[in-house]
Amino acid sequence: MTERRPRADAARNREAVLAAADELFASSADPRAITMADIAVAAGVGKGTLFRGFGDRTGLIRTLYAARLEPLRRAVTDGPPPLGPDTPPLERAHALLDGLLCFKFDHRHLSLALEEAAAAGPYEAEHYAWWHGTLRDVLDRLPGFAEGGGSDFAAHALLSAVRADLVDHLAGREGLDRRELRAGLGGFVTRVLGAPSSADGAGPAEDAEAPS
Amino acid sequence: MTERRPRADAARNREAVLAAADELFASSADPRAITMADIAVAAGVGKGTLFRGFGDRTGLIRTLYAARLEPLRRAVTDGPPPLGPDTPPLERAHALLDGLLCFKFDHRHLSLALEEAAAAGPYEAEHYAWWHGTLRDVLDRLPGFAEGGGSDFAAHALLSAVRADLVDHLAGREGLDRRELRAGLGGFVTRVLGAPSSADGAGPAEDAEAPS
DNA sequence: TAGAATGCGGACCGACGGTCCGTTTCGATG
DNA sequence: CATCGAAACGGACCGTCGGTCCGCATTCTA
Repeated sequence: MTERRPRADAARNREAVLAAADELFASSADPRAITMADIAVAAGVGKGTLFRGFGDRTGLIRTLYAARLEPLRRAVTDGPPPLGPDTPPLERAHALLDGLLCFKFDHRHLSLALEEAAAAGPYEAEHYAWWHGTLRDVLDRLPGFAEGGGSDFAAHALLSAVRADLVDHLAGREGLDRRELRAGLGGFVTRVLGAPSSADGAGPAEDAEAPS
Repeated sequence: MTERRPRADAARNREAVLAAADELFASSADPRAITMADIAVAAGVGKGTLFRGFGDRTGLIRTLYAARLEPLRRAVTDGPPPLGPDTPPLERAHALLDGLLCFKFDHRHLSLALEEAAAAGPYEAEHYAWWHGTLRDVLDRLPGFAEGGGSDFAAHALLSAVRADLVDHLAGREGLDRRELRAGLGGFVTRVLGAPSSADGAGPAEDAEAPS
């Protein structure tokens, strides 16, 4: 338990690296074009600093992703409806997937970098296990999933519908905007789970967080 | 129009390379561990031959994948029900996804290699556009999709449920077998589209093709 | 069988992720 | 403020991999 505060320059460099990496990934369509040396130069540090601070490329991307995701994660674990735990299951399932879609859209290059950094897709990252567990638990509270099982696979399948490369493909290659994407996903989720009681008229309007 | 037959040794080498690559990918859990040099050695040819014949690593994997997929593709375009074009839409949608799942399961390492070879997931490969178009057309014949649209996104979402890395994760990390996977997918598809009229009692039994 | 065209193959190259270690900077201490 | 040990720095360096190149071998054609 001998916790030791990190040195001031170390903390400063860590932030500089995360900021530089965020900037670089956001500005490039292909995450593989961003090299560790690029990030080091942009952050004004040596390459060794990157690897000492984050282990390897995957570790750096995961750390950055986790930092950006944190607000959404807290909104899900502690926040008010429709994301928080006090929401009726059907509405919460919709909100979870919509929130995640928005996040992936707003940080789509970073998300893309994360998913292709890992060896076998995103499935070995801690984030994924958490999302899957959370969504499965919500589905289990739904009448349709009462006891027949299937919630485990359904959670995987629903999460796969918001995979970063799919979002990037639809947003980039096919030119869909945020609104169309959310409408498409919302329609699909409704098909799978049913319509949330509050959803009528126009599409959802929550979570208007801007990229910057 | 001056078609020229390839030289005999070239054709032989081409087959040797495809066979060697198939073998190597099938026997390794991580496709990235298979290098082009490995394949060249296993096939008994020089590295130059690989690149002349297939362009680059992605081209080789795509060619191999397309060759293995060909039977299924023909069954969908020309074959008898439940895969062929003369099948009622609801049953055909189920059969398409089940067939694709089985293929991905039986060739999961190769499929994994394909999906992580491309820059932005599988979405830029011709295969994907074909599957998506086919499935979308089938969905459009379904009452529920009559005119409301949504079939485009739904086709993407359903296909994402059989992505190679998800199949690999469920089969490998979670230890599900073919039967369980098919049951899970079948249940999900039923949730989205409804149950096919022929499905009752035990799960589907079609497409029992063995890996070797 | 001779000559041209086609394909072969492995030495070679540039780039990238990751390591190593001499040097610099921090901050606790008297 | 001066001193000193520890912590962090940074860029030269390394191994590997995808991809290229060109002198040589093999195959087809006449």
